[in-house]
Amino acid sequence: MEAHPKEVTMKSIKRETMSKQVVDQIIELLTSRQLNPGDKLPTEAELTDMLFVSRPVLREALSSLETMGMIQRKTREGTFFSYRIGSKPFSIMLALSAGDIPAVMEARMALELGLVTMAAEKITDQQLEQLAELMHAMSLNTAGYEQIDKNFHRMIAYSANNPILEGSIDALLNMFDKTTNQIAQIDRDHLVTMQQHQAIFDALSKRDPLAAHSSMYIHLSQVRAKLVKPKLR
Amino acid sequence: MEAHPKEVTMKSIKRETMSKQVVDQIIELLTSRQLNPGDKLPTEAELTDMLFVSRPVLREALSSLETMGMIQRKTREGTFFSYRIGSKPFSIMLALSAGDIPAVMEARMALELGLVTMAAEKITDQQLEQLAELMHAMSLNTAGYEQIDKNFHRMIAYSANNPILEGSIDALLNMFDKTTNQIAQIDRDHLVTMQQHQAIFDALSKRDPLAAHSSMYIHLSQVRAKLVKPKLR
DNA sequence: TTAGTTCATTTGTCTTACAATATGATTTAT
DNA sequence: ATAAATCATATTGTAAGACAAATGAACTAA
Repeated sequence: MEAHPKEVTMKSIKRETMSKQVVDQIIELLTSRQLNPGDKLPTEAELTDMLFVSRPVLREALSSLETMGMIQRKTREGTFFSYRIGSKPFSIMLALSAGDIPAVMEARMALELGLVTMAAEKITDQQLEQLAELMHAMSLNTAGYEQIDKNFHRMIAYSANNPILEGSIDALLNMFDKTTNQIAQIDRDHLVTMQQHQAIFDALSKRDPLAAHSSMYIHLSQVRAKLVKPKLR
Repeated sequence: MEAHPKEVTMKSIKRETMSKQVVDQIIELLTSRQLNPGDKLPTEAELTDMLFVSRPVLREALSSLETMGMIQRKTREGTFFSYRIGSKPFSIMLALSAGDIPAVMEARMALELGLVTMAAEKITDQQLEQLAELMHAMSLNTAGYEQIDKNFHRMIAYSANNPILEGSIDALLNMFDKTTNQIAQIDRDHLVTMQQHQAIFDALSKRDPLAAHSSMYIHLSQVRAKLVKPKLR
């Protein structure tokens, strides 16, 4: 008989709520390719029968999925999987970082650096023209300067043509708007900004991913430095 | 009296559901800084009184926020804002792209290229050591090669130290696992992979963001080429 | 003082009922 | 025959009430 019993490590058992289990089962319809984006889901009545849960529990799950942009529910028509997620869900999630400006800035920076690299591979002539127009509008120093600047960045991000990251970048750019509006006007040197934009544009025109990245890195590093200087190691 | 009335453009009016309005009001607590991550929200009973909605509507909103990782609800304790969002919500959202392997690959690529750039600015000596250990483990060609490869990438992404993007990258790496497991074994040339990892590691050691980016770009371009070659412009 | 039991608090689930919305079908008026 | 109005229907949206489950606090007994 041992004086001390063997030490035993046991994992705690956590049962997920019914609502979360319903979410998982509906998502499984997508991952298993039983249903695809755009497809109609069974009605609420059918789903409660199929899944053996009450309607409020099912509605909690469906509301979750709708808030996350995964589905759209229409009275009398039914419930459909979305084609893509917009920016709203990411805006909601970004609210958790509302007090952390450096993190928001660096998240935006990381995302834009990656997207500009991909954009250099696949930007179209039409998109290049649109960028040129935006740059021209900025050179006129019109009233909507900040908005045009934002659209310049947004245009590049969209040129990467990645549906998965579009919602994120939109939410980050929008949040950046709100954040910088609360701080003193940052970009006072339009000339430098436009020169940096030009360098980015030139690299994109050459379809050079590395040059595009380094031009954007220089530009966003300057934006960051004026906004906030994170503590480097 | 004009023969043709003036053309009038009017926007359609859409009233949001009560549940979504509740979500927005709770989020506003964060963006207005009335509450912060970790803080306790009022109880369900209090919220129904404050917001003049029924409990099921409130629960739909709270379920949404919990599935999105924004809050955590505990029986008897109450409801708290999270400190950060894990990978689960992003895994759910990624299910919409389950059929689009190129998009998943390029989303991962864009995210990793941005994060490795930031990581070069701020990686710690300890993190570098951990990377070295992972590389050593990979050189032994052990049974968990793929998992170690994944952890190498994950370690770099974490080194960027950005709470906002951590959940995304985790979900993408995990999804990448699942996707590639369904395809023939891709990485047959461990030697090349390890050399590319070494180049990335060297650039990170020098804390050179541009070199880190270009090394990672070369590496991930190869991974992508073996997985799928997206149609370039 | 400690261990076991009971109670209270808050979230979790269900049933029932009615409301609201949007669309197609039917009826009525021209 | 056609257009407009009305009605019916399908599905989602909201609410009230009741009970269950989980867990920490308070109380009681040893």
